[in-house]
Amino acid sequence: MGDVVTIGDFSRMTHLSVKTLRYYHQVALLVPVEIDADSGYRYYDIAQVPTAQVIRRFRDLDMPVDEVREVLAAPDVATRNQLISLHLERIERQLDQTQSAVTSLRNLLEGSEVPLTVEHRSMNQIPVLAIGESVSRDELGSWWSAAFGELRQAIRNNDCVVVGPPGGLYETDLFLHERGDALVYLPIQSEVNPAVPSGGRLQVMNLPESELAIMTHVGPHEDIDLTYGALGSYVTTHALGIEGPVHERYLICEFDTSDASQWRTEIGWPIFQTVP
Amino acid sequence: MGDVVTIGDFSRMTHLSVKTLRYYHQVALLVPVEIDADSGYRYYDIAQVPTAQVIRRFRDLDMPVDEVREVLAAPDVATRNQLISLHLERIERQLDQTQSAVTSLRNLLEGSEVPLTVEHRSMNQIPVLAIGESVSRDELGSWWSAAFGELRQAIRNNDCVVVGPPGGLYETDLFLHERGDALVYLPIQSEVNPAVPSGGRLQVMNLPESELAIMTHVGPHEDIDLTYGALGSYVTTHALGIEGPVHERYLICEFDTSDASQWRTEIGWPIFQTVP
DNA sequence: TTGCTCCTCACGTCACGTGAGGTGGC
DNA sequence: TTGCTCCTCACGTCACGTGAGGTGGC
Repeated sequence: MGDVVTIGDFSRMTHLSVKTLRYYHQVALLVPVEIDADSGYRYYDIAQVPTAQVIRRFRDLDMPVDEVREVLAAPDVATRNQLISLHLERIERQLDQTQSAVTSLRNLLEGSEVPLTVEHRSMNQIPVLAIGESVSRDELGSWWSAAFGELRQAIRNNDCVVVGPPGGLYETDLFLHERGDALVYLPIQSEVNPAVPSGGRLQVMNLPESELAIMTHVGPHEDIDLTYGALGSYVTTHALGIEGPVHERYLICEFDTSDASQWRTEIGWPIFQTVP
Repeated sequence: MGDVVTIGDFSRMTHLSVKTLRYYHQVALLVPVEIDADSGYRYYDIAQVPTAQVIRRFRDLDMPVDEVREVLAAPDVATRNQLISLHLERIERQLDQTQSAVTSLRNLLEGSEVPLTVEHRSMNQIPVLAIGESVSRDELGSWWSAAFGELRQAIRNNDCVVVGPPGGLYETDLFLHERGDALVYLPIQSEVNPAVPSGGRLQVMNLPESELAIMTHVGPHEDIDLTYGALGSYVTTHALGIEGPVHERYLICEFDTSDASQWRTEIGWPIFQTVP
C-alpha cells in the first residue's frame, strides 16, 4: 500500500466533491483503503486516483453507478471493453434520438400541415403468426424489434408466405400506465400451419374482428403521437370510441427502408360501428 | 370551448401517461379546462392536444418543466423562439461535451502516457487586473468566459498592455464543496493604472506571493483532472502541500487557438518552501 | 349492479447537494 | 488553544412511477 491522503486531498486530486466521494463509499463504488475506527476518517491511497478518474469519465457519460461498478469489477479486459462498448452504443443511440427530437420539434413548430383523412374499416378475422407479451413502455422499442426478428426467422424456417403487412395490437394500459399487453404479428395463409416450437412465445392465432377508425401516419415513430392526437380528436367529435387495443399496421417500415420519412403506419382506433 | 375528454382519452391521444398528466396539472404545466368539483375528475379540451405534444417534445429534449412553462407562456413568437434557440444551443453544447467525454474516455483507457515533469517556483507579487467572485462549479465555465471577456474589454478600452498569460486562483472549497471563491486575472504593467469603473467587479490588485509545485497540462480542460491527480500524487510523495488556492495559468488557451489539443495550462499547487 | 375509470395520499427512485450539529487533528 | 477538516444524520431535488385504498359513472 502506497501513500494515503485524506478525503480533502483526494477530492482536490480527482475533482470529485467530498460529498460525492462519501456517496461513492456508501454505495461501494470507491472504497477508501483505510477508515479510522475512532474518528471515521476516510483515507485514500493515491494509487486510487486513476480509478476515480475513470469513474468520473463514465459518470460524465451518465453511466449508472451500478454499471460503473460492474465495469471496474470486470475480471478481464475483454469483458470490460464489451461493457464499455455497450454503453457507448447506448450513448450513440441517445444522440440519434436527441437529434431526431430536435428535428421533430422544428417540424412541429414550423407546423407542416398534412391533410388527414380518416377511414372506417371492419377488420375481419385473419390468421397470423404472433408474439404477445406484457411489456413496459421503456422496453417496447427493443421488444418490438426482437419480436419481429423472431417472427421473420420463424417464417423463413417454415417456408411460409406472409400475405400482408406486419402489425400490432397495443392495450390501452400501455398509455394509461407504463405497462400493458402488446402483440405483434405477421399475417399468414390460412391453409398453412407453421410448426411452432412449443414452450416458445410464438403462436398461431386469429386476429379478432374489430371496427376501427383508421388514419395513416407518415414519417418516423417519434412523431406518431401527432397522428394519435388527430385521430383521437376525430373519434371524440365524429364517432363513438370504445375500449379495446389500438391497432397498428406497418405498411412501410424499417424492414422496407431506412429512410424514416418514407414510413407509413396505419393507426386503428376501436369504435362502435354506427354505419353497418 | 370545444369537446372535452377524460384523462384516459387524453392520455391515449398524446402518449403521455395518466400519472404524467396529473403531475403536469399539479405543477401547472398543463391544466385541464375543467375539474369536477365533486369527483375531482379532470377534463381536457381536445384543443389542448397540440400543446401536450409540444410539451412532450421539449421534455424528450430534457428541457426542465419550469422552462417548458416559460416557453408556452411566452407572449410572442420572437420571445418563444429565443427561448427555444437558447435551449437548442445548450443541447448542442451538451452533445459536444458528450462527444469529448467519449474521446477522453478512450484516451484514458488506451493510456497515452505523457511524461510529467514538476517544477518548484516562487511566484512574486505581480500587478493584475482581476475579477474575483464566489461561484458554483456548474457556473464556473460560463463565469470564466464572461469574466475574461470583461477583462479583455477593459484592457482594450484603457489602451493597456498585458504582460503575460491570463491566469486564475481557485479556492479549494470549489473542489471540497460545490462553491468557492474564484479569481481570474490578466497581468498588467505596474506603472499603468487602468481606470476601473467603480461599482463594477473589476479590480486592480497585486497577486500574493506564493510557493508552488507546477505541472503543465496539455489538452482540453475536460481532462485537467488527470494532471491534477498526477500533481497531487507528486506533492504528497515529494513535497509538503499547504492550504491555499490552486493557481492556473493559461499559456495557450481558447483565446489562442480553437484546437483544444494544443492548449497548455500550468497548474500550481501550493507547497511549503523546502528549498529556498 | 358489475367493473372500469378516476381520485388522493404516501412513498420510492437516482445521484448526489444542503445544511445542522458535533468531534478530531495539527 | 484556535480554526480547519472531517464525521453522521436528516432532508431536499427533479420528474415522475408504484402501489394502497377508496369513490364515481355508465
